[in-house]
Amino acid sequence: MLKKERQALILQQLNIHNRVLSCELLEKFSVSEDTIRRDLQELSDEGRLIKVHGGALSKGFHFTLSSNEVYLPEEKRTIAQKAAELIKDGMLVLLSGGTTIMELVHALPSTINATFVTPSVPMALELMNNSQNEVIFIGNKLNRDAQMAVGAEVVRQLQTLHADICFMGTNAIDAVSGITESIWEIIEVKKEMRRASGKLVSLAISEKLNTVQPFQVCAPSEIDYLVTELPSGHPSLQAYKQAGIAVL
Amino acid sequence: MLKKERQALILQQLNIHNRVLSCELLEKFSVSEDTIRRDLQELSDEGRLIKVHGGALSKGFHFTLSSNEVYLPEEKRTIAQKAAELIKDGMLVLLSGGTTIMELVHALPSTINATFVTPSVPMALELMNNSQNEVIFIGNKLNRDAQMAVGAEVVRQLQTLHADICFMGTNAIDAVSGITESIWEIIEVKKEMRRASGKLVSLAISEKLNTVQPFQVCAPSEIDYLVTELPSGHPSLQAYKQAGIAVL
DNA sequence: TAAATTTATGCAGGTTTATGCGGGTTTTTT
DNA sequence: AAAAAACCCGCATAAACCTGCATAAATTTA
Repeated sequence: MLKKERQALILQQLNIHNRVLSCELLEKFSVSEDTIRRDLQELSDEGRLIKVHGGALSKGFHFTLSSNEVYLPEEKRTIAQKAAELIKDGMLVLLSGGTTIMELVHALPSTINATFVTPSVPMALELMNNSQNEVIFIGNKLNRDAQMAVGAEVVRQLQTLHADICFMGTNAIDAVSGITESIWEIIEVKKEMRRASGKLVSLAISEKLNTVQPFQVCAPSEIDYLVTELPSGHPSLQAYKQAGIAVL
Repeated sequence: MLKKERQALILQQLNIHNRVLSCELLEKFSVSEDTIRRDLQELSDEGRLIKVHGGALSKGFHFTLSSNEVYLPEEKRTIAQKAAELIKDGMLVLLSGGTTIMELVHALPSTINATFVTPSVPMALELMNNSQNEVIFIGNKLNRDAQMAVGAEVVRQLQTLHADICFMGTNAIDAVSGITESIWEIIEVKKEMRRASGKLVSLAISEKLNTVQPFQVCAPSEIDYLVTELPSGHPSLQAYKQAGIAVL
């Protein structure tokens, strides 16, 4: 087992369970206690998780552990401003969840007059309270991790929808594998969101570029725009342009 | 269970109920009394809560929404505590919107294990973030005034639902006209909520008693419980008892 | 290809942390 | 005032931690 491979699996576990125990991991991977500790230490230094005595917690726990702060807010704001230009009056706009999309909502010009559809609870609340636009919430069972509705009923409602554009917060994007995710329930919804929309815009901070999670949401050919905080000429975006994606 | 994880959960509990009891926590987490005490001591040293004999109190008040400016919070809390006793483990509970119902969510014992269904956005967010229970949001077009979903799709989804009990925040209640409302869109939804539930509980502060609005949600005979901040023997509740409503 | 360097891992040892328990004190309730 | 509950202090222990060093594998350099 390679080190990187092991670390990727640790992060995946963390995505699913929000916590890992050192003693579980060393058994699972059949390595020494020290190796696991060093892995967690490295990932912690990279800011990918929160190391605690006995294991590690996902960044999500950070919300309750310390004050509410968005990870890399500056970058996300840059992304939001670029993406907001794609929204025109009269559009039917589909929004996923995530802090990047939340920044997009904040960056909306107050003059815009569109209809927004979302399965994300915080997004719906924000749109309702801080804009004059019509808001439609697609609801069903709520997933606590993603703070959004999931399940068959959501998919069913999306099936009757024909949005102009869909903005999708992206956990992992790659020029070959496209947009990928780790939680099956979320995939189901995101796949249908893509199908229901004329255009798909992927919002991702650059550190999510060239990363892959277990399940595919959509192929690169299905992505219309990619928005990152980097200038569109940046070399690490080259591969995406060649895959036919418009890079903002 | 990791120490930090436990502490994060304690803070989460505090966000919901504004207080925690040591004896509840030690049972919930299956640790010794001392461990809980040390947790509370540490969190208190960090200034995250206020430690008191027997447990702890939340420090600041809540930031998620405008519950700081609740009208008559004391009365509503009294109502909430009485109403919370009607919720039992395993129930499917339907909740309307409104600040009184929000207080009910805060008054939920942390041990409760039920499924909550609601068309109210703030309610869904609160339940998701500050309880461990399953939450189902009934979504569609959102009404800005009531902060909840309205329209045919909501009614359709409610039609397939069979809840045990429905808690309804009440704007106007009268022993003859029953529960009444002024916004047509809300009536549609509330009527269907009543139909979808085995029992209906009306939560109302006493100043809403004997008031009538233009449209009827349900007749007095359809109300099972009325919960106000008044003691159940109070004379102004007499008329409701005679209408066959159980008064708490 | 062989040698040198780097990287990943494991181990020995000594230290720190988390937790529970005994026993006694303070606070609250009846 | 008695009883119950919650508190505090110190101690014991197991688990997790760290530092430094050794070794093996992988990578680079000669």
